[in-house]
Amino acid sequence: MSQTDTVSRILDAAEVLFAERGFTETSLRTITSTAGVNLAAVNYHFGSKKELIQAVFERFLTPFTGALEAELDRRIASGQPLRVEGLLESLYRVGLGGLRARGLDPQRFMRLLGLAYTQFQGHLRRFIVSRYGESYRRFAGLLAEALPGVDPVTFYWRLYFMLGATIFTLSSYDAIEAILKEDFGAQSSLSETLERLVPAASAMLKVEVG
Amino acid sequence: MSQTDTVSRILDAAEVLFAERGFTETSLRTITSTAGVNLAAVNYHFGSKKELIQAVFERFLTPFTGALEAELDRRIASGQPLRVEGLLESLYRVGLGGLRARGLDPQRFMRLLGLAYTQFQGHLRRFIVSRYGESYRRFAGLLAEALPGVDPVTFYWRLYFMLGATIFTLSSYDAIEAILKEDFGAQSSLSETLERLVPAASAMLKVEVG
DNA sequence: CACCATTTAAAACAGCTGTTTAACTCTGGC
DNA sequence: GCCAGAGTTAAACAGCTGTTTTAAATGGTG
Repeated sequence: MSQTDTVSRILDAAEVLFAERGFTETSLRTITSTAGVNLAAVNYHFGSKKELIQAVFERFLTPFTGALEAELDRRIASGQPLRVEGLLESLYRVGLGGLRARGLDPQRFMRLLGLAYTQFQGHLRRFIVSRYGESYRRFAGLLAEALPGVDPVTFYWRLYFMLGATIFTLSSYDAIEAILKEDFGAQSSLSETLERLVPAASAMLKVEVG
Repeated sequence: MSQTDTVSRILDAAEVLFAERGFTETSLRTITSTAGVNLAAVNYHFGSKKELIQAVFERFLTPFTGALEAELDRRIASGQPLRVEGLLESLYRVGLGGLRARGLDPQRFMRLLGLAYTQFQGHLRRFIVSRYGESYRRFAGLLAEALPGVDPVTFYWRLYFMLGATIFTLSSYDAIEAILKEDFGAQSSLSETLERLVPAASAMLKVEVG
């Protein structure tokens, strides 16, 4: 088994298991046995469990932020003024299609992103901010420009409201979808949900209080 | 030390520690030593760690849902038609003031509620749904009545968007507040944030797509 | 073919986990 | 004043955790 094989087999297994059970609840032994590699391979290739967690996020976030930056470049190059709906569509389309094109599961990505915010892994938050904070700030800045009437503090609170609605909903997508299917018999897809999320989140960002 | 003393000392310590670090990351030894009681007291009084976790939630949720039900009764008895903003205000006012009046910390409540949704404690989700699902359905039903133009499936998705925005934001309230203070020097309070949340969430629930 | 660094393997490490046991202390009722 | 039962205590339990060690195997290069 070549090195890259072992490394990516570990990442594959860790990604699935972390998304299913969380970080603390997933042991290295579970990861290595489902990956079919030796226990010591994790510490050999990644150094520690913490660094494995970071590597899992890196494999998701690097393509994601790369595709997002490219999409933003494209929108700006088009010359048209940036609108809230368009920016959110960009974000979601990249999160959905951009990851899928690279063979990554967008729902798993959302679950992991949700975990990164709510689980108590200080190192992970620091890692993400230092590595991908620049892309985040760029997106937030463009969104703020598209909302000239909203004062900065209100804007940032609403940005967190929007992130909360997105991350929370999508990371529990399977559970919510199952409930709605049982109660209404309504089958829905992830892209349908994002189509509902764009106008809802836009309205939340834009509302004028009087 | 009387029994009630030991029981409530354990609950106090567990509540703080769970909210700070999560369930798996908090050991019974940490809980009992900060509570100043013997390790075996948890298993003696609660049976197991799982049941301790449920007891912590029970102490929060029973007063919360009780106060919410009373508030809804009051609103209905007033005879005025129920509006979205009013219902959200009821929810938040009860979560803030109702808990505080009982000596419970609303921010800790929100952190714990966030954990209940994102941590992988199947028993906890089942416990909460079976115990407090009725109140949840009542509130959701009244909110749906206040939104006659929104079809049921869309309504439920938006309800989850709203819950996500609320739980996510308030459970990370301290962190977000610290960032905004550093960037804008803007001191803000929990009740101010809820005042921002009411119109934002209402707009999200009400928006008409065209 | 032989060399050597890279990679894998099995085993052991110390430390922590939730839970249980058995002995002990205390308190309320007779 | 005593005794049953509730409450507390320290100790031990078995099992799991991330990490390290030591040795064997592998695979590309001279």
